[in-house]
Amino acid sequence: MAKESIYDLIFDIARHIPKGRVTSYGAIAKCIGTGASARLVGWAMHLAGNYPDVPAHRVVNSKGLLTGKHHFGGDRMEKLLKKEGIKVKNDQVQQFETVFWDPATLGL
DNA sequence: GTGGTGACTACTT
DNA sequence: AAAGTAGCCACCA
Repeated sequence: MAKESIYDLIFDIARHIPKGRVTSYGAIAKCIGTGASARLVGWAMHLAGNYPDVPAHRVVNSKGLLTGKHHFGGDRMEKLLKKEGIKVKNDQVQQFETVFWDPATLGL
């Protein structure tokens, strides 16, 4: 049985992000219940490095900006997003509202 | 047990 | 409108 820490929840949500879609830290934060601590989500993504199943590259900030791409290893995040079919320009997701995926879609 | 940090968000000036 | 500050929670040393 998993401890189901808040990170596990975040990872679980991130893992359920459909291909070609992205989500924001605040959306996940709210979904897990923290709501006010979007920072934890960002931190969780840091730990996500240990979780290859967690597409942290699909998680961006509220503006659709690839804030964490620097931690991914340069343009790796942008490249991955483009590979997924997401248009990224200047570290910003194009059609962000179109590719935006809400964790509530899971059927919360 | 305490202190510092972190890939954010929202409000205020 | 833009810029700055404050708030928040959990992990690591």
